[in-house]
Amino acid sequence: MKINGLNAAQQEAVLAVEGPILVVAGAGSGKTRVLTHRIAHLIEAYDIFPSSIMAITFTNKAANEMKNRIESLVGPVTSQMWVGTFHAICVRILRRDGHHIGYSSDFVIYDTADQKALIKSCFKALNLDEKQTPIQSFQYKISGAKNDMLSPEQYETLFSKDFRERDFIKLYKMYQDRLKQNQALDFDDLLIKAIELLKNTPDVLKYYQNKFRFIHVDEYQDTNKAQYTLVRLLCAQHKNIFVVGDGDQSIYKWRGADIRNIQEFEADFPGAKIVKLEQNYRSSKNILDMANGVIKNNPRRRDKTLWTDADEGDKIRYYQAYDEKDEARFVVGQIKRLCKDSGYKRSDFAILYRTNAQSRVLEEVLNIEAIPYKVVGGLKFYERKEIKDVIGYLKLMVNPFDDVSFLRVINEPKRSIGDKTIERLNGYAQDHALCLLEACAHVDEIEGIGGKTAEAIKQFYELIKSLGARLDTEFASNIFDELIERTQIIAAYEKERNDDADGRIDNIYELKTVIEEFEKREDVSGLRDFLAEASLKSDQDNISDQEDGVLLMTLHASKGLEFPVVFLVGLEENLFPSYRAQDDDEELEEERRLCYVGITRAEKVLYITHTKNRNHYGRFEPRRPSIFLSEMDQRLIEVMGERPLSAVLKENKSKEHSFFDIKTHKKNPYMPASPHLEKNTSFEGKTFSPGDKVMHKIFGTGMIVTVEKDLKALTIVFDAHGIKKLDPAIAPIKIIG
DNA sequence: GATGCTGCGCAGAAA
DNA sequence: GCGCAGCATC
Repeated sequence: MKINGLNAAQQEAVLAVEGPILVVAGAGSGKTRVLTHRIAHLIEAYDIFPSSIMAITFTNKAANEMKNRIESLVGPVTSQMWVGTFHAICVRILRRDGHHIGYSSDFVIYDTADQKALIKSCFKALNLDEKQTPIQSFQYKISGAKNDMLSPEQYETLFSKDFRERDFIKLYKMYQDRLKQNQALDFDDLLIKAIELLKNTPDVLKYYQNKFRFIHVDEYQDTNKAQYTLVRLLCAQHKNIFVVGDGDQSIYKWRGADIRNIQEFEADFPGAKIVKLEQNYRSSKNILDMANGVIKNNPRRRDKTLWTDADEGDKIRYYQAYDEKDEARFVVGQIKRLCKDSGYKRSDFAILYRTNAQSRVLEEVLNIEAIPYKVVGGLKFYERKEIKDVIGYLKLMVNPFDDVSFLRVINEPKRSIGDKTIERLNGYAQDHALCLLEACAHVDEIEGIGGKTAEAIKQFYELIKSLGARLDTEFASNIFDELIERTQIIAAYEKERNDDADGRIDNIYELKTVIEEFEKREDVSGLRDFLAEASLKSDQDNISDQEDGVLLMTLHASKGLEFPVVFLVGLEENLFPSYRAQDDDEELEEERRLCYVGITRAEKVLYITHTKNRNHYGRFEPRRPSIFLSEMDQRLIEVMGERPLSAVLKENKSKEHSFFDIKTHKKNPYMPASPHLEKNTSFEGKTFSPGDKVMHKIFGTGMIVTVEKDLKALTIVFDAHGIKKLDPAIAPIKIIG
């Protein structure tokens, strides 16, 4: 293997073999190259067994890429290596050894939808009101607690004094009990239970600690407490831990990522070696300068400046659109022009946005112009109803304890089994400590279920049992065929006779193809593995190199990818940065890192756009340019369309009290440094802030859009009377929320 | 028990 | 502008 294709810093990282190593790798600095060469070097120069190497990546796609690149360096050695995401690696550990903590190897994985269904059933049992506490808020809380590694019991000890937490504590407990009963694990559990297993069974811990002499972690800046704990446990014996990350690209704080993991690496792992990769091989100089200019506005960061040998390249192209339609037309127009004039392929383009909802208009225009595209994320294949239904059947066959899947499919397609029947089944199951499927075997003993309904239940039970019994001996695709035949699930859609149903039928056939493909692979076995893989698919995993289409995705989904031409759209206040960053410096810094990630995805051409107006909740609203635009170096920008960015920014400033200026980032000497803070203004104990809903005696309901200095006037948009400017001292208004 | 309609709440990012 | 929950109706 050749080391000499690498620069000095890269070589230093690759050649450091033993002990803890942190590679601070800026965007596009060749970290995958370093990781793959390092692993190849271990195998080739030190005769390390591939089976003692683990590499944890952020997506399955990255894992596969890494395997391929290692094999192209040293041949087919990766089948014995453990390369995968945190979740996939935990599944592997739990399948093998989960029985030590009470999980059979047939456990199923609950995705967010399954999780929601389970929480819902707990809500019912606990008599909680969905309207008072939305299920989703508890869903986030459970995930948050698990990311911080708090069990229901630990959570209770910490918060039992707070009466507002009482419902949640009860719910969290019940949720966790039911997961166990169902032999199911949610995403966060995969980590938590793997850690629990290692901590509670010394022999198992020793086995893995012994086995893995070299452990690698990619995107280390985005690890959370649980992931960090797992890594520490695994590498405790050999202490050969090699992590790669970039604090400036930490964008997952909201799902528990703890940036301190990378900041305190040296303290956590004494004797750590640090290597910085600062040469960028991806982007033109202008793009890199633009990125550096934005990220340097973050006060707390390891100082690091990416540089490049590359040419300046094109200027950053800037366009202010009238509204989101205009923005989309501009983007698509540029794509068409570049394809025609500059020889770009459609797959050279990526359109990046802050929120998934922004994809709709872009898709509409791409459709009109007949340009093929692919949206990454959004409604995923495995989240579609018909797919979840079929998968639900398969899950139930593998694991009869899975009540969530049972409830999902018992009346799908319609078997005339409604709420009443389910309630009775459930009552019987609870009384006799059975799972719902087993309760079906006793349907004759259950009062109130008889005739046609009882018959349907018996048939359902027989179906699951008989197919389930053949899982280990027959091809999954055969079982799949029989399932479709006996449930008549496709036949039911055929009866509907509409496009929607036709699409669903296609999807079910597509699922069959996927299963058949899966069966051909050698590195996996059986339906269990298939189901786990299906649950753990990430958005990025679905990006195919084959298709020639424009890619649309969120900035988050774009992490780790690169494209010749990038469009960064919707650079507007309260969209990007998100409105949630308004009063929160840390959030704003994370948004800025997200902006940095977006800019550094571009290799040759970068476009930035924003709109003057945008439809939001179906309402046409004025927009203000993003603070990030004002942080960009104007000399790097080329204006497309008529108005220069400097004029747009200046204009925005001068209209301080206008309708177009709901909130300004102006520095106020009486407030902390954040330009994002704006204090409410108060009047005789009343406070008024933009965004407040008000009730006026004559004009009815409306919303405050601006509050003038010293509360001289309020601009309010009334639902029925339009815009009014009123004096809060005399106007008959009150805040209604 | 199935089906179709209406209105509310909403959209911050995800394995 | 969309999807889901709840309700009315068959």
